[in-house]
Amino acid sequence: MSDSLEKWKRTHYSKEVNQDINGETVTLMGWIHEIRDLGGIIFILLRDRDGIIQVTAPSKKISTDFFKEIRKLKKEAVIAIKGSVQKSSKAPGGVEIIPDALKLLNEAKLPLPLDITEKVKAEIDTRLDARFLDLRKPTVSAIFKIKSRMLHSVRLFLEREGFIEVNTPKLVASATEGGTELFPITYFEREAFLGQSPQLYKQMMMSAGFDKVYEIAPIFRAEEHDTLRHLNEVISVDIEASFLDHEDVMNILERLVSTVLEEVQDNCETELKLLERDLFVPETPFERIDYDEVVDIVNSKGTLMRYGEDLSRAAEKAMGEFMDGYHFITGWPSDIKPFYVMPSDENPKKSYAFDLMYKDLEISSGARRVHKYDLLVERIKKQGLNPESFERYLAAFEYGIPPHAGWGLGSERFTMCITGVNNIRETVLFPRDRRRLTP
RNA sequence: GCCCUGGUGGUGUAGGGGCUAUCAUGCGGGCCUGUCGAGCCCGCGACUCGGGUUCAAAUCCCGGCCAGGGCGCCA
Repeated sequence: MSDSLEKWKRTHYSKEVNQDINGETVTLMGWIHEIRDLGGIIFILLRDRDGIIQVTAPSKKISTDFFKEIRKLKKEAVIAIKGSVQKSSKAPGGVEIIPDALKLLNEAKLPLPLDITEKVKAEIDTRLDARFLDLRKPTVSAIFKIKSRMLHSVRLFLEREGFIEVNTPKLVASATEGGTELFPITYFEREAFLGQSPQLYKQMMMSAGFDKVYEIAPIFRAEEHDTLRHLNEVISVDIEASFLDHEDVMNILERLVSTVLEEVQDNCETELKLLERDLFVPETPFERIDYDEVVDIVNSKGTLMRYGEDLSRAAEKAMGEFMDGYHFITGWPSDIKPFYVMPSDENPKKSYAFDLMYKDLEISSGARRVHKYDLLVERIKKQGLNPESFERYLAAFEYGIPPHAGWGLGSERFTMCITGVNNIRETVLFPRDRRRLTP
């Protein structure tokens, strides 16, 4: 029994083994998920990326030496198995592999730090400490297969809509957008920061004449939050589009959400089933509720909310009970939105900003942007910031920038909506939160 | 950062001033030819750390660290 692949090549994944190839010789590679040694017959559950297949070794059908080799195998060892596909009503899934040859490619240290078969559940902290093992669980990897498909669908959709993918810097100089929530780093002899949003760069691309851009990239926030919905490093899906207003980009967003959900539903059947998740594809347009109305609804539910405040957690929950699917909150007060958000023409106290909510979770926020230099400077000052710190950014507004609008969508929060997991840490391979910086 | 609750074998738990510290899973050994949460027998393995109270602390008290839940923060 060799520990080297030599000339062996995988011919099938477990999910490709079915009754149609009964009698064929196949080579499978993966991990030993479980072993059931009944004495005269040994069952090995072989797990690969796409599923689990049973390898059945009856002592009567194989040589004594080979049978002894199989008996020595341990959990989570990496093996390659060459064998024939055998139709059997007694096998899970109706097929099993009768082995002819085996390679033990690597062994696993025992006992394992957590139970991959999930007979005994582990806590999230234990799981994240041994994340590479945790990710071997089919229910855990399913979340990432769905996230992958979601991001793929997002790209397909935005490309169809005429967006150009861009990459903007994550090492930035300015802490003036609100200082405390940026992570400071050493940049040679200077101080720099990790970018909290591609916002200003996206807008500069509007001045550059790219018309429609998107970026899917990490953003970093140094807030000390410690909740099931926040992380300090997440992947943001950001778009910005010229000659469009807030209504136009809301329309793009709702069609994107609906299209992505449909494509995930069509392409991730196995994963959704593993997660026991019934997806529904929402109709567009999504319902829009004005901020004024939100204040009334929240107060009518017995939760205090003053006009001009952002939604507290209690207010979000009250709204989540009132509106259970995807919906927009529009008409936000200008004062609680960033300086680059365009105030409303009719009533400058209100703005053209919107949030996309799923139940009580905010998954995206966007707006029509200020594209006039003077107004932008005025709003920067009004929010207590220094226009000089934005010099390089503001220059883009002095040489002809079109009216534009955009949004940012939290990819992890969107993944939570799709998969139904309630802890955002579940949606990141190696999450970064207040306490966790490893692995 | 605040409030509440907790930290017991590798994992998940029961217990709660003195007795061999409970159970499941796991791991090691044995039996077993259709398992699919396999079964049966034998064995192994634990009280978060520091200080205090006490004849005696895993248990009570104080503090640290960490976790779970809730909140705050989230231009």
